[in-house]
Amino acid sequence: MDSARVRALTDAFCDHVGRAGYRQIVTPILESLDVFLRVGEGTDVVSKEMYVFEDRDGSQVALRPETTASVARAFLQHHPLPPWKVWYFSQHFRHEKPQKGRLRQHHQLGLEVIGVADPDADVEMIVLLWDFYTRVLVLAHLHLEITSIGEPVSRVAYAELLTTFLRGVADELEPVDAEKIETHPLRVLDSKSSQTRAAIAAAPKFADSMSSDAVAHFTRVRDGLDAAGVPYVVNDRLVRGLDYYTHTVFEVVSDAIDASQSTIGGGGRYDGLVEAMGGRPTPGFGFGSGVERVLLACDAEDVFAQTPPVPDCFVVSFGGDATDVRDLCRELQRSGISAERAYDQRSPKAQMKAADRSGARYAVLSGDDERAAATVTVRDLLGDGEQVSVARTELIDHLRKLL
RNA sequence: GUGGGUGUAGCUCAGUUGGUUAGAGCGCCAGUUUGUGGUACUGGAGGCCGGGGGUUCGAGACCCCUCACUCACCCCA
Repeated sequence: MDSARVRALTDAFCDHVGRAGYRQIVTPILESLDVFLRVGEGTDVVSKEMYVFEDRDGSQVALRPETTASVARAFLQHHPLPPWKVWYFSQHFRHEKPQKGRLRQHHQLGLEVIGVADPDADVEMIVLLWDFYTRVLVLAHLHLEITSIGEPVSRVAYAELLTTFLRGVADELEPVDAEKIETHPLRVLDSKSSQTRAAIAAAPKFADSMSSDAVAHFTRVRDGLDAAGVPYVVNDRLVRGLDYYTHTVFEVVSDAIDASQSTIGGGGRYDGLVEAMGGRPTPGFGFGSGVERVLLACDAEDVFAQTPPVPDCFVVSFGGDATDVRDLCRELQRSGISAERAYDQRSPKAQMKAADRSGARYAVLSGDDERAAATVTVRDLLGDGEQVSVARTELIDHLRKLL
């Protein structure tokens, strides 16, 4: 992973969400296992893919597979005043078989707001993410999918309804999907198989099982997105990988990524999470965006390229006592001018070659003649090699004018 | 977890049905230019041929095991 690019991405994200009042939170990489168990034992992420170890005292600890649970834990521990708005840049660990866009250690930039039930929060965060992708990164080939999964009670009732339906068409499903009927019926809806999709075309829709409150919430969210001019498609078959979601869930997919793992961001509302972890009922909303996948999307669209840094000047020293290269570099660096050098007292030619390779705009040359006259020679490396002699004491000022 | 592909020089890759000291391009180092880059020419360094075991007179090539990378399924960011 290109770390300079990740740094630039993170800085841009910090600026962007900082203007909306989100402050960074750093949570532990290692957490007690039960922090994650309480948020989704029924999910692959938690039950199959977590790196779990026994600690020295015999307790179980895990490398975090995601960050929302840690944020909820931190909320319970420190009791910040709601609305608590935080962003994070976290590495996550999942023991999966790696492929393009899916790594065992990946990074996410994410946002969480805890203590707000207002659908405006849903809208604000989705818009923030959409604007980050489309305005800050200037990605163009994206689409936003959104749906509501309502409250847990109606969700459970719907799951039963759906299971009954699926049992009736089990024979027509792709075998791998048929196996999910009893364990993850909702996941069958999200199948990539055309055979399965055809068989479930007439499946009951959750929209028909939603409470009036859930409908009202979702309507407010859609109205907000419409007003903000954010395009979206309602995908009532959208399924999230973590159990704690309620009401609004969404996903942003890149249409430019040439791989099967093309979801670059996703999230939703999790009104039951804080309570499930032992706190008072507290609403929340958040999303995570996969850094590696976002960069894949940027590559595919040829945007957000970062050019490697180049030094302002390269100091070349030769002759009898070439140790002044050390002093020159430090002097320049202390004045805010980036300066690099070669080592091992290499030949003038070799040093010049290194200067060229560094991409520096200027070479600062010092040899016996310069030292005797208390001057240095400044050579323009990008033009046709014009050289000027400058008094040693004037070097900093001279370079500042040039740069 | 299930399948497919690939591992040879720093990088990208050749290596003929198993046969002698394993090659190329680029890059790197040096020289042509005793204090000057980008071009050109000349020379040079650099490889437990991913690891282990086996077959064979002989293995980079064949067989088995293993590891890593990679693509898809699954899953997800």
